[in-house]
Order: sequence, then C-alpha cells, then structure tokens
Amino acid sequence: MTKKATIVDIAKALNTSAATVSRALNNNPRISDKTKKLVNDTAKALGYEPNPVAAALRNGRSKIIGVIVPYIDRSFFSSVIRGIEEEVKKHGYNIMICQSLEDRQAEADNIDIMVNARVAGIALSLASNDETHLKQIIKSNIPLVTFDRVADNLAPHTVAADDFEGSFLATTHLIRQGYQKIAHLAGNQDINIYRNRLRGYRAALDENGYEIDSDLIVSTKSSVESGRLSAEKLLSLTNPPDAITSASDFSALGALQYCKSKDIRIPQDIGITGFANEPFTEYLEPSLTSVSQNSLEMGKIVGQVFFDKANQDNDSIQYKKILLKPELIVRESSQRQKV
Amino acid sequence: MTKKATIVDIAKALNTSAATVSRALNNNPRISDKTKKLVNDTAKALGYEPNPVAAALRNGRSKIIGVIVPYIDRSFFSSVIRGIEEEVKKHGYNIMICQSLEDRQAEADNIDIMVNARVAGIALSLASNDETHLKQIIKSNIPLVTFDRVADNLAPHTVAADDFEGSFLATTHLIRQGYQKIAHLAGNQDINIYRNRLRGYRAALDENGYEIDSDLIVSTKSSVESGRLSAEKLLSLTNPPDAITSASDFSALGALQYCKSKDIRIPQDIGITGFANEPFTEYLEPSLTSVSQNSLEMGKIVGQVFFDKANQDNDSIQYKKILLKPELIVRESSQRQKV
DNA sequence: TAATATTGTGCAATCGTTTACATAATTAAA
DNA sequence: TTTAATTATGTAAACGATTGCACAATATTA
Repeated sequence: MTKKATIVDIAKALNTSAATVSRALNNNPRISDKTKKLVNDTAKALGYEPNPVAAALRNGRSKIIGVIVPYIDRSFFSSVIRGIEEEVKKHGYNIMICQSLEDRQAEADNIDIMVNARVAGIALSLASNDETHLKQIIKSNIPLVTFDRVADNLAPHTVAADDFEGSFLATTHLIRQGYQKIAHLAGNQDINIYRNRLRGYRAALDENGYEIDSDLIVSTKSSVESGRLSAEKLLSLTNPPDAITSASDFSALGALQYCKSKDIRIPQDIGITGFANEPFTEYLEPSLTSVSQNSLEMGKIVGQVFFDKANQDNDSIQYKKILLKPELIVRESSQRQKV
Repeated sequence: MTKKATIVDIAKALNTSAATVSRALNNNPRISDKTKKLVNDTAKALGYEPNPVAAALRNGRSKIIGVIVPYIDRSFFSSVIRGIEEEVKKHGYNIMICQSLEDRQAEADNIDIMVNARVAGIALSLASNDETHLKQIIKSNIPLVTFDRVADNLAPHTVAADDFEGSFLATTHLIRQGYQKIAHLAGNQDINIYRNRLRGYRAALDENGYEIDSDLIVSTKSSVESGRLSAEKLLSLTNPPDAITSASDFSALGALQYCKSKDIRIPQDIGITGFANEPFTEYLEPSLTSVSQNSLEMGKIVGQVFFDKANQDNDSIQYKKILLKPELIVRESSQRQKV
C-alpha cells in the first residue's frame, strides 16, 4: 500500500509551506481565497485525508466523545448511546464506549482511559452513588455530562428523565382510573432515580387526598423474581392494594405474572404500571402501561450539550440541569375504564 | 491544572534519556532490570500515564478497535458490542462505534473514519450485500472481521451463527413434537443469513421425509405486522400448516398474535418457533421457542480474533471462518408433548 | 514620497512516543 | 593484554498536524 498524502505533500506540490496548507484547509481567514482553492484542489487530487491522530496530539484533544455506561446491552443504554452517536457525528465526532458493570473501580479506570485518550468530552451514567472519582475529569478540564444516574453534586451538566414527574403521571393515571389503594414497588433508595420515583408516587397520592400507607411501599429489586415476591407480599395483606405502580418494568412484570398465576384479573381486579418502557412491555398480556424515558432523545440531548454555544466560552459556562419530560404509555394493564 | 508528566520528565529526573525510559516502560529486554525498576518507580512517583495519542501517531496504529453495526440499539448488536468491548479490554484496547443505519454509503464513510483514525482492527456487520467498499480496509492493512452479516467473498475473518443449523434444529424440533405440516416465514433472500435459515428448514424436512410445499414458504419482513399477515395467508390455505418456523422473532410474534386472535391454540393447534431469542420472547404468552445466537459470545469471539497468535505473523495469516453453534431455546409455543 | 497599516506566507517549535543507529561500558575469548 | 562479543544506554529523527512569531508584499495615509 502506498503512503497516504500529508499536508507536506500538498505543500511540496504547490511550492508552499505546510503551515499555509494547514491554514487553508482549516479555512483560516489569513489565507487568500486563491490559495485556499489551490490547496483544496490539490488536496483532492492527491487524495489527501487528514490524520486525526496527529491533530489530536498537537491539540491535546481528539474528536472523540467518551461514553461510560453500566451495561452496553441494556436496552435503555444502547438507545442513549445511539442517540449520542447520531448527534456527535453531525459535528464530525465519534464515540468511544466503555462499561462500568456497575463497579465504581471499573468506572474510575475507564475515566482514566478516556482522560488519557484526550477525549473531547465524557458522557457518563454513574455506576454508584460515589461521585468522587469524577473530580479527575473536571480537573483535566474535559466537559462532563452525566445522564440518567446523574452526579448531582459534582457534574456540571446533567440530563435525566424527570422521574418524579413520570411516577407522578403513572400514579395519577391509576387514581383517575378509579383505583383506591395504590402500592409502590420502590427501587433501591440509595439511587436518586428510585428516590425520585417514590417521591412522585407520594406526591400524586397527596395531591389527590389519598392516604400514604407505608405497608404499601415495598422495597423491590429490579428483577422479575423480586417483583413477584413483592406482589405476593402485598396481596397477602389483610387490606391488599388494588393497584401497583412499579419503579421498574421488570418488577412490574413479576407482579403481573404473580397476579395472573393467582387468577387476579388485570386491570379489572388490579391495575399495574411499570417504568422505563422496556421493549417487552408492549408484548405482554395484558400489555403493560409504562413510563417512557425517551432514551434515544435523551442521548441526542446529551450529545448536543457538548456542542452548545454557551459551553464554548470557558468563562461563562452555563451548567445545564436538563430534565426530560417522560411520557406515560397507557396500555391494557391499567385501563379499567373503557376509553 | 498542572501538565501531566511525560517520559521526558522521567528521563530528566533520572538523568537519563527518553529512549531509555520508553524502553524500560515497554519492558524492552535491552534495558537492565535495575534501570527498569528505577524508571517504573519514578514513573509512579511522578504520576506518569502514557499518552496513547502520541504512541498512536508514532506507531501509525492506535489501540482502538472500530465496530460498525447497522443499529447500535438492536438487542443483538448491543450484545455483540458488549462482547467485543469486554474481550478487547483485556488487551488494553477500546472500541469506537459507528452505525451504518443499513446504508451502504454511511458504512463506507464510517470505514473511512476508522481507517483515518488508524484503528487496530475493524469489526463489522454488513449493511448490504455489497462488499466492494471493504477493499479499502484490506488495502490499508487493517485486520477485518465481519460478523453476523458477513462478507463471504472479501473478508478475511468471519464470525457468524450457524443459521442453517439453527433453523434445522428448530424445524427438527417441531417434527419431533409431531407437527405434520410445517411452514416457514422466510426473510429477505438477498441476505445470506435468511437464505441459510431457509436452507436449514428445507434440509430438516428433507431428512425426515417431509415434502416441501412452496405454498408453505412465505416471504416475510422482520416485523410483527408482516408476521401477522403471513400467518393470515397461511391459515387461510385450504390445507393450512400446523406449525410455523419463522426466520425472525418479530414475525413469529405477529403470527402468534394472529393465531391467538383467531382462538387457535398454541401449541396444541399450531406450533411456532422464532429466531434470535430476542429478550421479549421469554415473556410472551405462550413464551416463544427461539434460536439463540449467543450474541454476547459472538462478540467475545470477534474480539478474540484480533488477538489470535496466528494473526500476528503477517505471512501466514490463517483466515478464520467461524460458525457458532446456535442453541434452541425450547419454550411453550412449540411444546405439544409434555416433557 | 515616506511612513504606517494591512494582508498573506513561511519558519520553526511543539505535542509525546518510538526506534534505527551509534556509542559506551562491560565481559568473554584468545 | 588485546580483541571480539555482549549488554546497556544515548542521539536524533521520525509520526502529521497546528500555531506564535517574524517578515515580505501590498495598500493606505500623511
């Protein structure tokens, strides 16, 4: 294979200097239009393609956005990643992906890798509550955007679904459907998204004059099995609920399966809502009402933040805290009243 | 923020040269153990971390594996990506991701980006039948592995599920379950994976002395709607099938929905199998028997190929054509006989 | 016409590593 | 003890782009 052409080759061909060629290619105003045209033409003629690695070394910054997520193959994260990719590509950037596997140390290592790779920005969904290792990013002056599981204290920019609102919507919807005793399958309260979902549930009850019964709030892991167990517990109460809002689609599915196994009719006897709008929710029977977080959209917004005009001038960075409106996808599992 | 330490800083601190430091850090045998220890110690003391960009420029190769898939957020692809990531990370490599959106031109552009970024290897699942643009990769001497939708003619290394075998397994399973007239929802025959699935179906019928009835082979897109239509067509035949093997989980789901809507019992009246083992298949009612392609595993193998010893010596590269054994996940939709 | 401002280019250093080649220091062989 | 072989280190040139500074050449002003 023949060597690729460089700006030096173009310079030689035109009897000029690499500096001029570089400036011409970057459309520097100090170069005359005539020269620019000449340079661009010979660049094309020689099949020149810039070497991003060389530029990155010189600039101390490469046109790569680093993305760190707990798991690449979770449907939510893969959608966000797609959104980020599509957005940054518009600006000629690419993405580098790492997984934290929900391990704080792995996340810290990945950050290290990204920082060393001189990425232009880092998008990250936290592995744990601990945000201390993010300081390294900030110290190295790399723009940081946390999403979904955001770093409230440290991270300049955050993008997240409004979990409070989503849960509020779901709970309110159940109330409007005439359910009287609404339970909540609450996720790990160490994680802010689950805290907010619980808050939304409470607020909706409050606002409608419903009493909050702590027996109806069950700590549940985001798994089918855990959901099943929680449902069992709830339905064996002396005074069982007639609806369940879950902070997770998986535990909602578990609850749904449990109810069906006990011949409890959904949505007639009990209403169920999930959270996240996982792909499977629409194919369940009954199909599961869930809160969509518009993950693709979220990714696009994360991508945009890096290129916001406001972020360009270092002095007056506007730190963004973006909350995306969630959407309640009403399906069969919660529709007691005919539409 | 203070500048990061470089090998020059280490060299200065030790009153030696950058060359020695570089060699020591790379464990070059020409450096004495004493010096190595000295270098490593001061490296640690100074908080030195190598700059991969500089190394990439000098080496003309960066420690990044480029991955190009049709869609990042398809569950199959995101699993493969995860597998690749986990495997290459073991070797200190990272992945850069692009999507082709099933567009040949976008794919070609992405290849260009990867080649210019001097990636150490490219893993790719083809956007279309056209493989001509892959020549550029081969010309630039970058190791290429195609997976799933492989480039049969051009690509040195290929990794794919054995679609023939998968379809053969599913069809044979239906036969063993006592189904008599087995139909096939065939995918786009321009794509090799769908051709192979049809072949597997045929071979299984053949081997068991079943007649092949072209009325029972219906061209179907990989969508729920298309599957529903195909099922409708099949079940309105004068002599309808009592089982359907689909080349896609989505069309299998469509068929399943259609049958239920017509009160045709599954698996008693009709058996159904899908293909790909999409996450939703296990939650359907009845749960859908499907062929798992072990996507995570596939990704890991793709990752491994880049680091195979055999590929290191340029002269005698063994071009690999790896076919992964698929696994039939038997669920309710095809189990007519009690287990 | 001389002095000054404007515009377009070139020089050379820089980013941080790697490596071919040269050289110094040590050991083994004669 | 001289020579050859071995081992450890240093010199300097890459890799390909960017950019501060200097300097022509031209245009503008006095």
